[in-house]
This record gives sequence, C-alpha cells and structure tokens, in this order.
Amino acid sequence: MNKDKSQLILEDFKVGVDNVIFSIDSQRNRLLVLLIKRQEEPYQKSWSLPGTLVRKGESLEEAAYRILSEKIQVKNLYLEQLYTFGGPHRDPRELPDSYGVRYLSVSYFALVRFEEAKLITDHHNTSWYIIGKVPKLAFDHNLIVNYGYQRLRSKLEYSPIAFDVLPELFTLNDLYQLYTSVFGENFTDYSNFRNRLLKLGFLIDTEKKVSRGAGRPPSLYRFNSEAFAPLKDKPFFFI
Amino acid sequence: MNKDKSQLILEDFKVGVDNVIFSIDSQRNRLLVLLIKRQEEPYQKSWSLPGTLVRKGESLEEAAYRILSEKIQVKNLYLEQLYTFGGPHRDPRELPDSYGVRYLSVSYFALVRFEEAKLITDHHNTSWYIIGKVPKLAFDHNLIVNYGYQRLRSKLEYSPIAFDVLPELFTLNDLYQLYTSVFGENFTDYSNFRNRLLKLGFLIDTEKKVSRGAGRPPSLYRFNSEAFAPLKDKPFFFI
DNA sequence: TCAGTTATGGTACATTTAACTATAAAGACA
DNA sequence: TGTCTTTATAGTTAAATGTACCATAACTGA
Repeated sequence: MNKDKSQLILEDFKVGVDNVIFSIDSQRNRLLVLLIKRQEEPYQKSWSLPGTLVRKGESLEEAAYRILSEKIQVKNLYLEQLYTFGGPHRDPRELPDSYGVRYLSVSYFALVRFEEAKLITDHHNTSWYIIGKVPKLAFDHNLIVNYGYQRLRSKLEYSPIAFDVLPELFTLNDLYQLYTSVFGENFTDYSNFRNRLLKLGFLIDTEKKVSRGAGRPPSLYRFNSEAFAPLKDKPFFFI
Repeated sequence: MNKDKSQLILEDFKVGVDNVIFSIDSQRNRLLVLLIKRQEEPYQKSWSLPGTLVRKGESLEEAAYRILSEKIQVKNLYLEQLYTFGGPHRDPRELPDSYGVRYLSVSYFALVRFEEAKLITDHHNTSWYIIGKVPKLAFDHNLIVNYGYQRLRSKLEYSPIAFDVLPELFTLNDLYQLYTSVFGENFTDYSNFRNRLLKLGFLIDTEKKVSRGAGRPPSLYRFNSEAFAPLKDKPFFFI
C-alpha cells in the first residue's frame, strides 16, 4: 500500500554460518565438538562455534564447507543444515532500535572421525571438547550444540551417515565403535548389533580379512547404497 | 587481514519466510496445502507458497505466524521451522554479479485441520491443493513443499503434534482419521491403532460420551503431555 | 423390535527383540 | 609345539511386540 512505509519496516541482514563439528573418537569411545576461542568482541575470549559471514556469490553450504576446511583437514565427512536462528537481539552488535545491521545464523552440523581429522590451526585457540563437558559458549551457541547433538543421534538411527565418515572398507567393529561413541553405555551389545545390520542387507562382506593384533581377523565390509534405498524411514536401532 | 577487501566480499540479504501450510481434511480423508497465486513479477500468475519479508524487530517465527494469520483464521495449529534455502540466484530479482540484494528464504511448515481453518482472503487467488496434485510452483517452492511433506510424516510418527491441532477433547476416531488422511491406505487398522496408543499411556479417557449419529457413542480423550515426556524418541507407528 | 453402524475388547499366530552361549581363527608365550 | 588369551562369528531361546482377525457392546433409524 504505502510504499515508503513498507520500505521502512523491512530490514537488511548479515547472514552468518555456524558449524557444530562433531568428531568421533573410537579409540577412547567418546564424542567431541570443535570449539574456537573468540579473539574479538563481543564475547572476546569466550569459546564459540566456528563460524563465518556468507560471502558474495557463496551458497550457505559452501560457507559451511569453507569454515570446516579452514579448521581441519579431513577426507570423509558428513554435513547437513541444522537450524536457522534469527530472532532480533541475539547478537549484541545489533543496537536497540538501530537502523543498523541485524544478524542471522544458519547452523550446520558436520561429522568426522577423530583419527582422520587433523587440526590446521593453532591448538591454543582451537580445541576439541567432550560433549557433555562443553563450557558456557558465546551467543546462543550452547543451544545450537544441543540441537546438533540431538540431530546427530536421530540421524545415526535412521540414515546411513556413518558410511560417509568411515573409509570405503571397514569392519563391523569399526562401525560398532562409532555407534557406541555416540550413544554410550546403554547401546545394544555387539552380537545383536551384527545380526540386526547384516539382516538389513545393505552391508556387503568383501571376504577380505585384516589382521589387527590379537584375535581372529575380521572381515571388511562395504556399504551398498542401492540396497539401502528401499529401506528408508526404517530405523536401524532404538536406544 | 585486508579490511577493505573483506568488506567488499560480504553481502547483504533480504530475508523472507515461506510457509507450507498443511490442512487435514478428515471428512474426505486427504491432505491439502495452501497456495497463493502471485500478483507480481517474478513468476506473475504462478502458484506459490504464502510468504513475506521479515520486518524490523520481528523474529522469523513471528513472521511465519503473521503470514498464517493473514490467510486463514484458526485456533489450534502446529508450526515449526523447516529449512533455509539460501543459494545465490534462486530469486530472479538477483541480477547476475549485481551489487544489489540477495534473497534468502527460511521456510516453515504449519499444520491445521480443514474444518477449523477459515480462509480470510479471496478464493480466486488463494486455494487449497491436494498434496500430490500440486502444480508447478514459483521459485523452488515445489522443493519446499516436498521437504515439508516428509517432515510432516516423520513428525507424526514421533511427536505429539496431532494434539496441537485437535481440540482439547477428541475421540480416538478423530485421531485415527487425522493419521489416515496423511498416511493414506497402507496405515495400520483401527483396532491395532487403538491398542498401541492406549498402551502408551498418554491418552486419558474422560469417560464422557458423545453421540454423532449412528453407532455406539465413543469416549472423549485428552492428551497428557506429562505422561508423554518420558517416551520421547520412541515412535508410535511405522508405516 | 430389528437391522445397520460404530466403538470397544480381546485372541492367536507371526515376527522381532534381547540376553546369552558356543565355536572359530588368529596372536602370544612358555 | 601346544595351550592360553583375544577377537570374530554364529547360533539359541524366552520374552515382548506386531498383525490380522473376531466377538460383543451400545447406540440410531426405520
């Protein structure tokens, strides 16, 4: 209707991307999150999620990959969009009733394996934190971490995202370690885990054996995504 | 590093909100989506999702509610954020390599019941479409509808969102109709549906009876959210 | 009163889950 | 070389759950 008025009440946004980067440490059976110590105001010296502002001509996902590749070097990874936090006043840089900027954050979560993920940046300001021992973070980042953790768990139940972070060939124990690192103690025992997964029919036994110290050498398996497709929406496990 | 350069490559966004508004028509056993015929370029006269640009001081969710209340009048509804589409060049108003605006769309999905949702706007440019008979839409809106449909189904399996759209007191058949309208033919039969839900223990039989024409009058039930809480992450059904 | 209709309660069989046991194939070491 | 330890694999069984189906109850309408 009134063109001037409608122009006035609209707002311009700066769009940022924040990543919850999860790392599965199978050796120590635990799940880690990558945190960055902020160098600038606001929240200077607080730990926070690695993030960036979106650049001209860059998609949101590209920005998410850029953050990741600036912090760690890794071959196999999974990445998906999480949630968009965009209420006003979530960033102190927005002055009250200002005509200035407004910040919006699109969050992504990524999953990698600890063994393969090499930190690029200095260890002083970049660090892996055990989930559950994450300190108070800048902005609303604790909320985002929580949201990501829930999403990770539900994705592992329903989707074959584990095979995006595992190497091409893996043992059933590798897979089991991955799951127990995320789900902890009260996870199904190994025997039933095997039965369940093998019955689903999307794991191919390559018959190749590997020796890893003592014990009978395990078979190497491969994930068959075509055999998986028709099973969509059926969970592998419940906890 | 170079302040001028980093300023240059950042970008300002206009942020829009698009709603996938689902309506469950229990009488006719079908699921509908609300579509709007666009009056302006681009995509003039194409059908599209109802949307708006976010205003100064308005949260994303507030914007989503505003869209909804401008189109329909309804008491009980469920609304949640869906996904953020933000690649460059998804909106033709972005000129190639322009220094102009860039559009980002945060989508929400809403669920209402057809009986209670009264259309406010004129019926010529606003219409309910049966899911699966949705025409080619403006922008990437077909993608968004699909995404919303999947989310709706998975939410109904895991979350008590049905009780947000049903009235305070409802019959088990009301609930069953709601589910079959979304999931169609191959849904569990009524008898097992009842057994399953009653066993879960979050439905309270008020012992009140209602007469609705022929047949034995059914009991009215109430949802007990406290009894539901500990069951989180356990699905009600699989299809 | 009787037929039609909807709600409710229940049964019986098949399938799945969960806890557990047994065997196989390697390395380690006396 | 033989025996112990370690890890992988292959069952087995009882309990729980899911699925298809049937019987009865409580109403309306003619």
